Amino acid sequence: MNFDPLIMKPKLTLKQIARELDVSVSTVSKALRDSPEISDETRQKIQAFAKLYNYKPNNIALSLKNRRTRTIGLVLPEIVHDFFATVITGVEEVANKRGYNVLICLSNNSFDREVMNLEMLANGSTDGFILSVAKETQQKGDYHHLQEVISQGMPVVMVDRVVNEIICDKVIIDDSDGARDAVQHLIDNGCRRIAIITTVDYISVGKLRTEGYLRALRGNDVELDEDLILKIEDVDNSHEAISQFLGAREIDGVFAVNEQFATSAVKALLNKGLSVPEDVLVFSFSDGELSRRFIPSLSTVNQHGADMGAKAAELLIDRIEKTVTDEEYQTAIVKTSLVERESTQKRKKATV
Amino acid sequence: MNFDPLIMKPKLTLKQIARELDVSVSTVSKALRDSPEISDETRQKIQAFAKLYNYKPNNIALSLKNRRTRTIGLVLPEIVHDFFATVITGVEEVANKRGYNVLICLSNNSFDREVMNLEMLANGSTDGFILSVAKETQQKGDYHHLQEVISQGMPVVMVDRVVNEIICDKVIIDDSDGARDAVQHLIDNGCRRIAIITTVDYISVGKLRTEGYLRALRGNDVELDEDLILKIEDVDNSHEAISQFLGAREIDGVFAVNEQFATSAVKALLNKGLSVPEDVLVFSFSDGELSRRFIPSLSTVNQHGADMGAKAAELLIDRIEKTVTDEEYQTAIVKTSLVERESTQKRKKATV
DNA sequence: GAGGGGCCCGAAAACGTTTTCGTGTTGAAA
DNA sequence: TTTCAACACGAAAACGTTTTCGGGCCCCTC
Repeated sequence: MNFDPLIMKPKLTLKQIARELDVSVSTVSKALRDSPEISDETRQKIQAFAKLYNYKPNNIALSLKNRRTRTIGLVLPEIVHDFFATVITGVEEVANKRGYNVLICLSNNSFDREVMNLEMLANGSTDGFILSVAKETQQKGDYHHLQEVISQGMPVVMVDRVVNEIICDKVIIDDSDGARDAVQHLIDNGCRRIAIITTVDYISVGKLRTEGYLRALRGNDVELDEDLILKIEDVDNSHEAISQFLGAREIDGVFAVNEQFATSAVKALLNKGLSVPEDVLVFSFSDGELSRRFIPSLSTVNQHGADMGAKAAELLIDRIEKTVTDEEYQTAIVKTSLVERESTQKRKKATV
Repeated sequence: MNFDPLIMKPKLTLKQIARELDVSVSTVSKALRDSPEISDETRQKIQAFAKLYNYKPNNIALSLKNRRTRTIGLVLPEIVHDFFATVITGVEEVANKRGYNVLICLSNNSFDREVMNLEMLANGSTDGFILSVAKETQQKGDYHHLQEVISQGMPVVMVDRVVNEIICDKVIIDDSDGARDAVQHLIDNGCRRIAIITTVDYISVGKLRTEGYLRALRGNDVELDEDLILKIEDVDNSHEAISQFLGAREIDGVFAVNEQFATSAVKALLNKGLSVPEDVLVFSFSDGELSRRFIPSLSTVNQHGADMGAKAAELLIDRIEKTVTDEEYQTAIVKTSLVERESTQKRKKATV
């Protein structure tokens, strides 16, 4: 309609206020911060002017001067994934509460992207960051970029997908215990031939969850059948693998390390003519909307992603704001909890 | 283990390099930028030193000097929602490709949070931002905060949930057309009594989708029954409302404006003893993982969130980098597409 | 041998803040 | 009247860059 909005007022600086009111820049700055050095009269005049024209200090200049940005970085492998989305929510919440911004970068599970992300975040844009390492990085085992930024004094907190070789604050869940509890629940409900659908071992959390599965079996004297373990390499094409795997095996329970695997499993079982939970019980990891809304709704191990994000942000900001640096790094463990839903509640007839 | 990492090297500045190499700061700066003013010998010496100690220019100082941050903001109402997650992916991708960072803020659908977010983003931290307005803001109809930042010369692009009263670049989908096509598909497959589960009218996209529904009915001379329209106010407790609504009505098709409503609808129909798609066809809006993995998988209107995000980022960065400002604002419309799945494919018997 | 270019480099300003320090004016005490 | 504190404000430095400008030095040309 009209090119120039009615009132076009470019952003105001201290210098402009000073010139306009015929005082010095320092006077303006002090007046706005209620310094006792400035007389009431001058202070009120300046504050009124600033309010009228909606003065807001330039954040970049403040960052440069104070050598802190009040911004934290968050590097995630992916985002179209309820778990990481909830982590973001948690981080964002406490960051905002404590006066920090959140700069989010996506590595897309690529090592190179992750390296780029770290470089961007470490060049002064942030005071520290939270990282969940990319799959490719875990596979590669190359952590120079991490060591690099840490040695520059940048606080780092790892969340969920952590790497043990790096010393820093970490927030993880009891993956192994959570998996054990889930499998225990299956055993308690009569399952004896329990399949596990997990990831390859270089994914730290996948490996731990597999361990939990094994511990549960051992703890209940349920015989381990290696043939009931499926380790998925290519997540994108996992459905066929799962379908084939389950189609050829006689089982009465399934433990899947994420919602995607779990839903694929249910579908495969249905195709085989079996019902969940009448014939086979299914337990999943990662409690997301998918599990809640699926039919039958899925029992899951809730990772409390928001709590993890919140805890990570607390740790990071504490570390940033601590003047003393001699505190030991800690690894916070966020407890998982089981959410029982239809997929593990045996009944005679489907009532849905 | 050890408090101080093996090599603790704090971040390097031009000044330190200059002092170390006994040259001036300007010389260092020019040498690193390959200025012809600097002799080969000096240049190589400085570059070698910089590389050795891994010098990286301080981004904040650059931002202050250049008065541009190469960072764009992204304000979203929520994130645990596949659609917005894909938008982020799209924005992030083109932003990174064009050398920009992305600062993400969540309004949590709260007006006050949104106002705070805009203030933070507009105080110099970003060169412009992309916004999807909060539900509460749309309800309230108060857009002063938006007008404010725009009048300060900050480029703004709205995406999906836009407000017509504000003049700026926008990226939307053909909500109305998408809905019409979906309903048309239901009609083509024999549905005559089609229920719509939508949101209250102050949600812009909900209103438009309702319009599309009405247009489809009119275009096919299907009688409109106002009693088949359900407008959800409280999304969090929508399941009961939907269940009650569908339980009391005789229908052969359902059009839901999002995945959550759609899955609730399917569940309600199952409880009523009806099958999808044998007895009732269901079409949903917003193609996410939920629709793909649901049983039956849901036919949806794909919003192409990543494309929308990408387009928004392109528009924004173009606007930021344009020296001339006399270009008209444009509204990009990203085409939706229908994804046909099991929930609308009639068959005699469930084969799943 | 004087003037004039190149060649290299340094000083300084600028971006927008905050803060330390100095300084001029006032009023009251000596 | 002199002295000194309190008061109110300004100048300048600093954060880490980039860039403009000026200047010293060497060598070449008349």
